[in-house]
Amino acid sequence: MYFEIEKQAIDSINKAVQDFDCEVDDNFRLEFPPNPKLGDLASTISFDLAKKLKKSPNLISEELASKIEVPEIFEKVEAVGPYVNFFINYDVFSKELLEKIDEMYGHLPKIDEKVVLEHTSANPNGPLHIGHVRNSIFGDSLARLLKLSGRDVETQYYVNDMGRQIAIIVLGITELGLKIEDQEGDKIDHKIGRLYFKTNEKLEENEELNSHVDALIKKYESGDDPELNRIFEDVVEKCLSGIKETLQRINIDHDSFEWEGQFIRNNDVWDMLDYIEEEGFVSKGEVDFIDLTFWQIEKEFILRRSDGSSLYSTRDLAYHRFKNKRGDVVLDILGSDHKLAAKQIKVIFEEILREKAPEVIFYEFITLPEGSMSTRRGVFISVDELVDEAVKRAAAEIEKRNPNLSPEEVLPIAEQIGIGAIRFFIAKLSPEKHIKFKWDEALSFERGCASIQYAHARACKLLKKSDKNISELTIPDDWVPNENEIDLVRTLAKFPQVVEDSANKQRIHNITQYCQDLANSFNKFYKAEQVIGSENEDLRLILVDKTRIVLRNALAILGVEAPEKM
RNA sequence: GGGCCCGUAGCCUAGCUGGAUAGGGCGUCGGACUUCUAAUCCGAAGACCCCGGGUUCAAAUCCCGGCGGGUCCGCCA
Repeated sequence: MYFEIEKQAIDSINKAVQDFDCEVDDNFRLEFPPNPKLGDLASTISFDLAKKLKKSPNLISEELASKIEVPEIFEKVEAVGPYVNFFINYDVFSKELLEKIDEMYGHLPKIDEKVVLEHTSANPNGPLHIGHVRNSIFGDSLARLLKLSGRDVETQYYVNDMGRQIAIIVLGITELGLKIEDQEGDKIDHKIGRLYFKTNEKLEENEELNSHVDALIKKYESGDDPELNRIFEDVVEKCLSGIKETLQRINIDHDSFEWEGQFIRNNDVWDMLDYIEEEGFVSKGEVDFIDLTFWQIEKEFILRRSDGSSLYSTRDLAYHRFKNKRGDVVLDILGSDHKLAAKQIKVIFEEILREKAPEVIFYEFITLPEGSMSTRRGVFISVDELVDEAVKRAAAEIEKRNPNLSPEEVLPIAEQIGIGAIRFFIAKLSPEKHIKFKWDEALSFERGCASIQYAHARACKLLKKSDKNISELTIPDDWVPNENEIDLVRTLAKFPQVVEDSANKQRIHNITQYCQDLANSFNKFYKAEQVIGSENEDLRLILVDKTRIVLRNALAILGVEAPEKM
């Protein structure tokens, strides 16, 4: 609906521009003015025309506005300074829009594009901590957004089973006699994290053990010892099961888990290495490496250790070739500490392997007030702790407001609110901002996510209270919406545009702002206008129902559930 | 030392391919619950957009130089 009237406006501008005897790009979009008093849609075309015609944009806008044949859905077109602004006729538009909004509102037409999106991919050497969760939440929300925008999306978790970290854990088990089940912690991934921490302590006391770790890495890579393979795989499986449980609780799942070991076992890594060597890019010293100085990268890219084994980076190359075969766009979500590595990979793909390089979205770290987190040092706040605390606080809040609810009723709502608060807190910040984690900022129930969920619950409550069947109601033709109704309709109308915009920019924080705006519009409407019992009851019920749908669909992009009561 | 990112009201933040009075939120102050649940609403105060230059009709936005914070520069991942 929004796109249709935008097109009408653009066509009317292009038609009027023909009178100007001036070539100008007719493929442009409109924007939202900063304030609805200035109009509903704005064109900046006068800036382009001004350069070519050497006249002031304000004059051009005046002239243009007077020449535009105003399409019926608009009330008027005005020059506001250098802008040409369109004012929607809400007497006509409101009814049309509401009739168009259904459960699928916001789902954009299919785009022929397959995206392989890798996110989280935390090492299976301990539980997910609040540093990892930024990757997960951003990645999952982006996947949801891209799907909504019509793309085909496959999410992957890259499982690092061959890294030094896992070998350290295996060392703890096979040589130091540590057992996973003896470690402290409620969940298996926490137990493994403890074991990893303890083994690292031993490693610091006795540096000789490092050579044992090297040997384990080499042996697992060779695959010759079935018993050892089983131990490695067992550790990874177990840790991963704990991680999956955590992710599932915060509404995140992956389409596939790709073990890095597969690229060794199926020879992809070695075939690729042969190819790079044949092309003459491999330099040999104590290690095999690619010299990238020609492409202004000082740091060489190492392909093999001196003992002949591969590295994470080597296997990652093979993994990215694998992803390239599976999608048109390969998207990685990575911490900004991977920037150099990503730059190297880009050059290797484009210049040496001659394939498309992955697109990478970087995020800055979440640190604790006392410093950065580390699984190795055992310094971190786990996602499980964070979620438990959030749910606990949400439950207390619900009980305070609804003393008559039973614990069985409180718990599921507390989960929705607690998890919503966490996901919203992460999603609302642009990824390049560094976060210093503070409990009270992360778990706010005033405004933030809870107030949006509350708006949804209010809408549900109202619909439930009415004994009418919403699907049978109709909007009268002579409905003249008042200010609060117009404001709500305007916000509802923007949703598809917000989805399209955010998906193109690969940004999710715009969605959080939209959720906030819509909740604000609805709460204002709710406060000011009687629904049940008013003479406009039917159409207001419809308006409430449509708002409910859009709130739910918008929150769904963020992986946040919309409770029906709270 | 070099590379990259960030620096917007007391606090968190949007805007950064230059263009409308810099948009939200928290907190503060004042008002609104016998009303479809106040996790709400209405109103107010609060910004040398880190500093200094430059480009431009126009700079929070682009360029140069500082300052402050983060991060990378491992035969770790």
